[in-house]
Amino acid sequence: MKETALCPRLSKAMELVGKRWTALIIYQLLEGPQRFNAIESSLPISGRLLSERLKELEKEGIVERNVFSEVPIRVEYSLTEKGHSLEQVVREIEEWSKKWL
Amino acid sequence: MKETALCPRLSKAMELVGKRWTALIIYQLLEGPQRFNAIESSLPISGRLLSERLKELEKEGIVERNVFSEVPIRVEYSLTEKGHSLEQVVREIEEWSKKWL
DNA sequence: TACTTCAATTACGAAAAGTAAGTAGCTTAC
DNA sequence: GTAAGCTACTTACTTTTCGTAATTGAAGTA
Repeated sequence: MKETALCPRLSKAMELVGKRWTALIIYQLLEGPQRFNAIESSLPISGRLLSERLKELEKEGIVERNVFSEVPIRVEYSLTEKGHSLEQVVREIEEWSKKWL
Repeated sequence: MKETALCPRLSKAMELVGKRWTALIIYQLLEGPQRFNAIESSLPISGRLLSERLKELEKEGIVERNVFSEVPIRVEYSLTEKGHSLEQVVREIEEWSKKWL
């Protein structure tokens, strides 16, 4: 990949928000903590990729993973403060889609 | 791909804005009409993909293509009204990146 | 004719995404 | 006690997209 004069923070933000499924996963989690299967059902994403994305988002400090040792096991994902801070971004996209699509 | 209960407009918007390079191309064009080489130089994107993305954005009515038959040829790309309406989205991402990255 | 510039386009290997089947841990059913 | 079910992944494999580099085409210039 070539060099760029682009602001690296913006660039990084675009990589995150722009990565496939990321924004939609955050959009789902804005409704509150949700478990793996719930997210998987709410989006046309495969378990394989959802697992991958959640790990990335956890690593970025955007999503938190909580395991409840019930039967059967329950794993809930929720937004951290950093994750919630993306609400405005997602809402703007939502607004735009209502006006223009 | 599976079925989804997701709003199709939001879904479409995410596909657009979320597609790699799309938001960054729009970000560049917010500064005014620019020619192919200028966009290519401002981003770490290859000509192959830039060409592909610009065609998609033109098809979506977000970007306009203007050819000037000068020597050498000049092709300028600019945002349509629909394209400009994405400014808020891009600015929100920019703001977020400043605060959190 | 050979050479230059710009805006693409093509060819091809590499990376990411999509699909589907399998795994692991624990419980209830038979 | 083993078979079946539930949940949350994981693995194996195919298809699509991306990245790099070389090439094309049009139009003028040396």
